[in-house]
Amino acid sequence: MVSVEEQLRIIGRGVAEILPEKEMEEKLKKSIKEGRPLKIKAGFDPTAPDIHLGHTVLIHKMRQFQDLGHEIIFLIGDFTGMIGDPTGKSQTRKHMTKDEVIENAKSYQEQAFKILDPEKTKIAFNSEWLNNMSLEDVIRLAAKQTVARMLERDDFKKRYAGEQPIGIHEFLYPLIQGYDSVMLKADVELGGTDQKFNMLVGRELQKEQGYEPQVVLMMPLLEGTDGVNKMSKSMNNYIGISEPPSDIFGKVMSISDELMVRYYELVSTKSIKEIENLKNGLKVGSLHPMEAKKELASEIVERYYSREEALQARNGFENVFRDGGLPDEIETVSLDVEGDSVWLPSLLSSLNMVKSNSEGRRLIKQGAVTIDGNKVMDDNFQVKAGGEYLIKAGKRRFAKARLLSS
RNA sequence: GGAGAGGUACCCGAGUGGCCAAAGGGAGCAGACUGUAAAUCUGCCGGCUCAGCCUACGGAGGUUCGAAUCCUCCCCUCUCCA
Repeated sequence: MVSVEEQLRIIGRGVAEILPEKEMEEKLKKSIKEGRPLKIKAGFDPTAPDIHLGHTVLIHKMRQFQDLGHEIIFLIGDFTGMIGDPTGKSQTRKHMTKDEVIENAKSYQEQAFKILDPEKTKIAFNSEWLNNMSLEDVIRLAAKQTVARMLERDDFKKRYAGEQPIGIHEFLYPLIQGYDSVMLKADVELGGTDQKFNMLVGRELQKEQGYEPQVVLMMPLLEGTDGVNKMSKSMNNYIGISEPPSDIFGKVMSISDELMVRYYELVSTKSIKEIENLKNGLKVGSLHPMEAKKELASEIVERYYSREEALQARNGFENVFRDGGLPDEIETVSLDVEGDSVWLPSLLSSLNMVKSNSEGRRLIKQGAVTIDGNKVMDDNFQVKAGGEYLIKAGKRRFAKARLLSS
């Protein structure tokens, strides 16, 4: 068994906070002494069928616990998902049906198992115990917390101060999440820093039930590709792990250098030592940041696809952006043309390269559009039918169009 | 139930009868510079074959030559009182 010190080092990688840190150490000691693995709980709301890199931060941490021989519990908040947690400022999410939740949960697991060992992962659904709660049970649970205490939670406090609505059911979420910990007898709960309050409620509820309270381990929220906001679909700064390899690769390449180091820490399987070396190399200049980034991008693509596709993505990237070439696979679209030519902005929309003719017009005026390598600046340009053209709009939009006159 | 404050474009947020397709910021897009990094600079940033027209300031009506701005009703949020 790995020593407590070593375990702490591995567990501590990239974490934002462990509360209380001492208890973590004690639990590890006890676990070694008694030869009993710790129960590590991490909950997932199956509302997001498209998992992005941000979601995987936790999963990587779970993997590290798993490798140390602990028991990880992948808790699927199917019950919670059906009700819809309106955390933050997002409007009330629409309620999902049981089938949708199960469907989402399945795809979630599938993705998670690209990181976790399925054999050693316990999956739990919170509907198992939450479905059977009576209103009386719920009220009793609710009685364990006060409104004032709830308002201590940062986002509630902010919304309250900012005159934003807070639904009463939102107060129930921390309680429910805490109740999950009670039911699972969790030793450790993993979550993002935004889960701090909820996870601490878990501690309180466990204590109340006479259980040893869980240690709360918080992972930082991964910043999105913009480097500022947390990765989320709504901010459109995410890297979805089921996106095409070339997209994943490209998006990783577009992150800032500082962010790259963070990504290495949080979503790479490289060891702490390897990352140290890498940082050092960057510092003394023996390693070009771009190289390091390509390496990271490759690792990520390889994890969700294959080594081969990672290589392909890398080659494709280098070809297009370093050598100014064209992507290998540009789909050729055949279009019927009325008359003997098409208006270029309209062609761009037909090819889905722009959202509207107006946008096409703008791009042209800005000198972003080329046809067969020739820049077109005239927004009234007509493209003749009967030929095949390579059209480029901006740096990353390519299309081949075959225009058939009808 | 009563009193008050609000609802403006993807987000934040100005605008209180015409000069408003609506300031400013952020995001986004394009161009320059690069390593598709960051930073910076410039332009664009509702739609429409575009010096013009159409649609838009919570919703529906109304006043007016003219409304995001004024009036009526409705919907939604917040605060205080009960």
